[in-house]
Amino acid sequence: MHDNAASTRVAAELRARIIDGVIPPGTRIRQEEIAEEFGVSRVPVRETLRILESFGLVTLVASTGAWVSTLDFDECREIYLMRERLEPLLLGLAMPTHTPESFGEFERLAQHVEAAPTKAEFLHRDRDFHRALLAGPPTKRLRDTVDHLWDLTHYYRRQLLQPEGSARRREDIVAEHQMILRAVMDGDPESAEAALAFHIRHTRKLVERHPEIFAQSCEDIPGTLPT
Amino acid sequence: MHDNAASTRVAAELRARIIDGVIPPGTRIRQEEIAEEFGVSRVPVRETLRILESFGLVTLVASTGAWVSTLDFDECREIYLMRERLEPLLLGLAMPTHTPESFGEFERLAQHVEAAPTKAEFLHRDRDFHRALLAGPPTKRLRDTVDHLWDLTHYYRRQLLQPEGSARRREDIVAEHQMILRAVMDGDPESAEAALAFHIRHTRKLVERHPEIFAQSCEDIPGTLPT
DNA sequence: CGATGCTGGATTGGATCCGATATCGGTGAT
DNA sequence: ATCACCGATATCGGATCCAATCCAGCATCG
Repeated sequence: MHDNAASTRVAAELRARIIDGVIPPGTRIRQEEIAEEFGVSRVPVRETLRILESFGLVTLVASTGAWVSTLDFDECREIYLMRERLEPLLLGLAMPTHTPESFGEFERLAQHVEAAPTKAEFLHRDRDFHRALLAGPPTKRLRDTVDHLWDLTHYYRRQLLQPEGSARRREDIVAEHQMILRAVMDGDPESAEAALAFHIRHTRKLVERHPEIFAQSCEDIPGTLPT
Repeated sequence: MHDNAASTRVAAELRARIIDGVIPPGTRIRQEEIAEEFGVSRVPVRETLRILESFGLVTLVASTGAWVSTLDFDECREIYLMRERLEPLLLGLAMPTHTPESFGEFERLAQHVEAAPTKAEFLHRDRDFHRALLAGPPTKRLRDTVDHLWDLTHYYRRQLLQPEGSARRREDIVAEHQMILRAVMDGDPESAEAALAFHIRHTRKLVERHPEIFAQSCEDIPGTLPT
């Protein structure tokens, strides 16, 4: 009984490409191209674009076109601030649903993060770890919101692992995961929430030290009228 | 250069009707009806429904239909928990942008709330007051998220003012607004955030004392298969 | 030489038409 | 009498066609 509609299928695939950086921020999206590639007409593609626009992944300009949304420095910071508040909340709601079996799974995922061979793989496994921690309670809106916030920053998170010193950053992340995990396994929600907030805050601080990530590189972004 | 597309026009109008309760939760939405009423074809209506679905206002079932989303007790509670975390954050970001002139506007809006003649008017003015407090910083995602959370609960907020004791509730709200306002005008962000969190939390507690609001009244809601 | 106005092509937005699917009522068998 | 099966109809999802809009390049003029 799943939604097999073309618009949601295309939306899911486009989302994946956007957050993986296959279609980088600022790229124009032409309806016809997408339609042809997926073997559908432009009608479901337009629904797709409306969906992605609602999530903030795509920016539509009336009668003009669609672009993969770009984040500037302040927007990215804003999203991290939101995550700092929302994810601890979700973790607090999730913890009562965790069991000793899930603890084992968490540890496995944490080690999986540590052993990631590539940066892209590291990012995916990191997200898997976080998703597992926050799984459990049927809080649809909260989880969806958190997911969307991750989506919006995923591209820039990869950029953040590019520069030198990323090895050090990886170590920090792994260590912070251990701190969160220990609090979770101790059944101590307050510590777990604090550790998670610290973890996100730490990443935000890193973002704030690397504003060069947000240099406008791609061509014509609408909304930039040079006088 | 505004988006004058039919889909966004229709989406805005449908949103207004849904949150005002003109189309109550659980009602089925037929594409043809909407299309005919707005003088458009079903294509932009379908885009509209996808948009509203992304915001959680409408629930789509593949090849079956669209319904105005209903909230159950837990979902409503969840949304209030999110607001408790997000709105203080936004207030903290907004306060540095406030000026003595905005203070005057806040006081005017607060009195406007107190003087509301009807329950519906009270709700709208209450929202205007909150929106004004949170206005200022160009934090699009955060503000949009907060707006959507208000949208999702607006209908049930009205239900909450129906039962006896709502006069007492109104007095509480007005008093809490004064507390928030005083902290804001004192330029004390921590107190302001705490007062706002308390205000939202207070409303959540009220919701939790009135689970009867969420009794499934409307007919066929999909997803409920009675074995 | 630079600025401005115009025109053709590309692209989006919308309407109509067609096929697919679910729902609902009726019919028959147990 | 109840349940299973089955067809008619309403409704949805998608494709194709047409109109409206925007953009780029070129010509024209100051």
